[in-house]
Amino acid sequence: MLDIQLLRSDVEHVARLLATRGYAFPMAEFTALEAERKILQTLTQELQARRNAASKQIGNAKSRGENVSALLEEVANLGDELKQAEAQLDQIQTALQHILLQTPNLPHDSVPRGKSEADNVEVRRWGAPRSFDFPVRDHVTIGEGLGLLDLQTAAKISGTRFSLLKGGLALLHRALSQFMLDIHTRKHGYDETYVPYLVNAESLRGTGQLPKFKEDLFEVLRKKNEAAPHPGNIAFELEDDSLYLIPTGEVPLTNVVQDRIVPLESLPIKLTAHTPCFRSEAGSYGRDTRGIIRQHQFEKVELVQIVHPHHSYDALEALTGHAEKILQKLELPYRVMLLCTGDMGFSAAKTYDIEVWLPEQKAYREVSSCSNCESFQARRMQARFRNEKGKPELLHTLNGSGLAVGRTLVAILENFQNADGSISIPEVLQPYMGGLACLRRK
RNA sequence: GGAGAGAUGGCCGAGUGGUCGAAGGCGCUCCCCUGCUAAGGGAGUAUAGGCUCAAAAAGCUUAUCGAGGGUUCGAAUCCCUCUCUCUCCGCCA
Repeated sequence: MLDIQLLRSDVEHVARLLATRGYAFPMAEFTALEAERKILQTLTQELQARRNAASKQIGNAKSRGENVSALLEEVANLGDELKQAEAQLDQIQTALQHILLQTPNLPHDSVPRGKSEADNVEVRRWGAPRSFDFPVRDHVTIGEGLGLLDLQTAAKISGTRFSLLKGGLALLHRALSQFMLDIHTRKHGYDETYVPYLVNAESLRGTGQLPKFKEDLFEVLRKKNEAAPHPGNIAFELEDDSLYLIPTGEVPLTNVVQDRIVPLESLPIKLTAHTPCFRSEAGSYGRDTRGIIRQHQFEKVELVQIVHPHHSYDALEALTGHAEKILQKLELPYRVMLLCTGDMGFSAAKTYDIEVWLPEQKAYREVSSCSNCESFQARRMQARFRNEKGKPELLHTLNGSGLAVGRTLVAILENFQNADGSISIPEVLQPYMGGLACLRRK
């Protein structure tokens, strides 16, 4: 969420910046609501002040044993007037809040302007794609050839975009997540965390998935006593009772500071977790339909840093490096892309994507996305720290995949394939696989 | 799932309708005193907003005692709903 003060003081500037991300900020609506808000809030507060003063007087008079009926008459109409003003103000505030919740983060100065993926900027490349002296197969052909990948059965059990891994491939999948977790906890200083996979709407609002991206989430309805209607905001009622499967470990990890003021000494907070991720992939029909690149359920080792605002951009570089380290150790060629304004996610101020080389596609494909959200999520979550002056101040939050397990698995299958259809196991993973150096058909 | 108890500021804890944003204590900050230490004395110490203001400073003001609603001129205090925590019983990996 953006700082409303910033919008009040310079809407045009904010709107211009947002336009670079392809977001049309409803400036006219906002300005009109703001003007109304100002009038109504002043009025409401005036009425409240009058009521408070009168009540105080009545209290005083009563304690002196005086007759208060005259005073009571004076404030007789105040109540209705106040109630009306409060209701109107509440409506305006809700409308303003709605706009704010829908508005994406502002891009950092160093983010290139651009409309789409095509305008992203390559920052660096690591490793040279290997050349093959035999026809390169894709991960599906390889996995099925090994008899270790069974998408048909997964489809029967659940539907499309689910996968079933068997034997050595399932082991490789597990080895990968263990390996990643070990590196991040032992070498990069992250605290391993076990988190809930079902979260409430409040947490999703905090990290920015709600209210705007509800379509992408799997919602788990809780059967509650429907008979008991609960008063209050009907619009949020359903949302608040549901739980949602996490679309990324970022949600529970970042929300650990939700609604908290952490001491300065506890910073930076660096957390990692291995979690499943669930995405409905609404609107991605026809994209990556083959194989396990784009699934409703996949696993990820997530990195989250919660830091002092002064250090968040250094932290972004470090965090990106932590994710890269995994690919380096796995000897997988990759490149790092700086996303342009038009391609960034909702909450991010700056994002690096890490893309791994897939020889069959002859393309680099995303395995990690590392973002600095600055105070955008912190403001939504009310996540603060006590600064050098002892005053509460919003934290900065960062997150990145370190890495997406399924896609890394795909990269290993394709990059480490041999002419006979077998797969060599990257050296660093062998200890995690009982010393196994090669996956071949039984 | 059943029964009961509870939720107040950074922490502990008082407060059952009226100058209560909230006693007292701890902690923290500043000052004084004591040669240092210890002890003591004094002052201060919530958050988020709004308005005035070019801005800062300052002033005025509103809201917040788990959340939301209600009663009332007035609610931390009374009523309703919900959430969470704790204890006991049941069930369970």
